[in-house]
Amino acid sequence: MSNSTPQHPTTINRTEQTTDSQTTEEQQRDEATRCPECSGQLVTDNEHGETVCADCGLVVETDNVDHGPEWRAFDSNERDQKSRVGAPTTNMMHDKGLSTNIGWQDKDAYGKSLSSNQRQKMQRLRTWNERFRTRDSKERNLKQALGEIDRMASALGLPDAVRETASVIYRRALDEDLLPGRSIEGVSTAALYAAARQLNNPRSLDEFAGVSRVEKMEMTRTYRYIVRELGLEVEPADPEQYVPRFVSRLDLDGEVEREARRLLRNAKDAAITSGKSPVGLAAAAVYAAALLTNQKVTQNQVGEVADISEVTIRNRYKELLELEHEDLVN
DNA sequence: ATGGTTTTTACTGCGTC
DNA sequence: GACGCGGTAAAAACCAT
Repeated sequence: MSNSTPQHPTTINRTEQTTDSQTTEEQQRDEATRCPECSGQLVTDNEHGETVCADCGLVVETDNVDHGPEWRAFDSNERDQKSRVGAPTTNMMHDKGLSTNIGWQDKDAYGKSLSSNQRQKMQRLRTWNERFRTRDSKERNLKQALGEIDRMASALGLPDAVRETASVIYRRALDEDLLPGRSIEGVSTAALYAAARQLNNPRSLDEFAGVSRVEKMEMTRTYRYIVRELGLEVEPADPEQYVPRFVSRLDLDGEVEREARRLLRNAKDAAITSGKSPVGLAAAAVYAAALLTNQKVTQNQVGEVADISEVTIRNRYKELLELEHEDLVN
């Protein structure tokens, strides 16, 4: 980490087409890594627990906390031997990644190769171990569901945290015997949908319908069912959470996003949002914001990316702009 | 099942490029 | 004439009861 050559500040290859918000963020980040005396680049020296300036040598910080292991290893072999932790557990694997695995190398504990007799025995053990590991029907069920969740999450570009949560929800549904009578795909989809909303990363039902093997009707039915049975707390989706995605898909800039958020917050205060579809609201706000910042998008384009009819956009954005007028009057 | 609300579909007229 | 936009009526979808 500290042995690489110090990075001197350069401004040569920084492109100028970045937006305001980005440059200010960058400046703030730079501020933290710059020497207060000569504004040279700061370097962390983990060996001595100090942060020093690479140019003038000023020690800016002492007694840094070393988060690394307390032992030292000089090659990968030694690292394996001295390390006392294994892989993290994860809910994304049906047994949380904790089950026994029999190594594939035909070596004994001392690293010596096994006799052909022993090798065959090990092969049989591996086979059986694998069978026992997934023997239970529930476990098999879970394995399939988690595969399904993973597939859909990838297709929708949902982060790992959402998959984890979806896995937990599915596991609970399984434990409470909510599965009989319902398809694995249906419950998987519902779990992922719920997880996405809980973690403020909502995708619309239509988007799910696009990647799930299940009909929309079954999806909603199953979703409602598991939410009720599991007592999940799912907040109504906040329109603002759709804004960034719509903005980026329409190639609009940050100004539009800020404006759209402001409009939505106004609308929320004026309580004209209840009962209306959050997606439609978000789409209308994006359209209105683009209009207010003189950037051209058509209602059609917005409707396209949001999967919302133009009429709905019209109705919503009319309301949003009316609010705007009232604010100007007052 | 039913009624009330919201969204969608389909159609129309207006103005602009 | 195609396109974007605004409006309307009727159908469809949704939701709570």
